[in-house]
Amino acid sequence: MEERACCDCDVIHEKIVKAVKKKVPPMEEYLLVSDLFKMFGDPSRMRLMHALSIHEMCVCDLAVFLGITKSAVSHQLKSLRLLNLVKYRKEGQVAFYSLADDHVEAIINIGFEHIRE
Amino acid sequence: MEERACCDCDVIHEKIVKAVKKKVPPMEEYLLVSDLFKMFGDPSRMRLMHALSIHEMCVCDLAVFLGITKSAVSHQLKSLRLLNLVKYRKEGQVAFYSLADDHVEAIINIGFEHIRE
DNA sequence: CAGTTGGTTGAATGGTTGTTCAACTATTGA
DNA sequence: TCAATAGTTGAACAACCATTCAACCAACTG
Repeated sequence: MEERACCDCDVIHEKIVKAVKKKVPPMEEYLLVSDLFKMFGDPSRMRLMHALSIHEMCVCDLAVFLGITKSAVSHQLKSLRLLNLVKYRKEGQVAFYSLADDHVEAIINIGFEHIRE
Repeated sequence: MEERACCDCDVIHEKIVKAVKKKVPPMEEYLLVSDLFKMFGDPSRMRLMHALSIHEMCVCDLAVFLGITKSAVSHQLKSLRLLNLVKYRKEGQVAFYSLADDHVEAIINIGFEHIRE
């Protein structure tokens, strides 16, 4: 009973646990990666990003396309912008959003591949 | 003002919206894909799956490794099982979990690649 | 300048979700 | 057969989150 940590059971296979612990990156990286995938874990955002992979679009167009308010779209775009998943160019008062890089489309594609077996 | 749908604005670029709508898969697929990515959108589940990509582990080991209760691990494993992301073999009363297929590791890797630029 | 429109922001809210606790099942060993 | 242990399950709860509403900013138009 060398280790108890903060859970209700002992380690059964201590060697495996220690080996895995040694091979694994620090917690912060998991936080970053899970924050990244969180963006893909919402149907609206998925549709939004997939739409942008087809053509750049403005907030109003996205709102109509998604069937939600401009405000909701803007909130989502802000989250996506903070994680560098989308970028935009401004033309007058219209903001044309598009995907930030090819990584985003790659993640979308691997997701669709998986569910289509 | 041909289209109003359920939002607070008109379509500015009707052609683009229509073209995108035509190219896009049905809603159900987005629900499936976002449910898939939702599994990768939590730090504990990410660590869990990453650990399983290194070595098969039982529920107790995972609980100690993650620093949460067996119960929490079991709940997470159930979700992952329902989406065919993990599988397990039983040896006596011990259940050894592992990743269901290479797709899971591929998704994890593309995530880490992205955050490491 | 005044009015209109595209977009953003913050507060509020209803729904989702990760975790724990307690109770339960099933398998092993004495 | 009884006790111990690995794992599962459901209820409960706190934290989180996607959306809306209302108010605001910014840029074009008349």
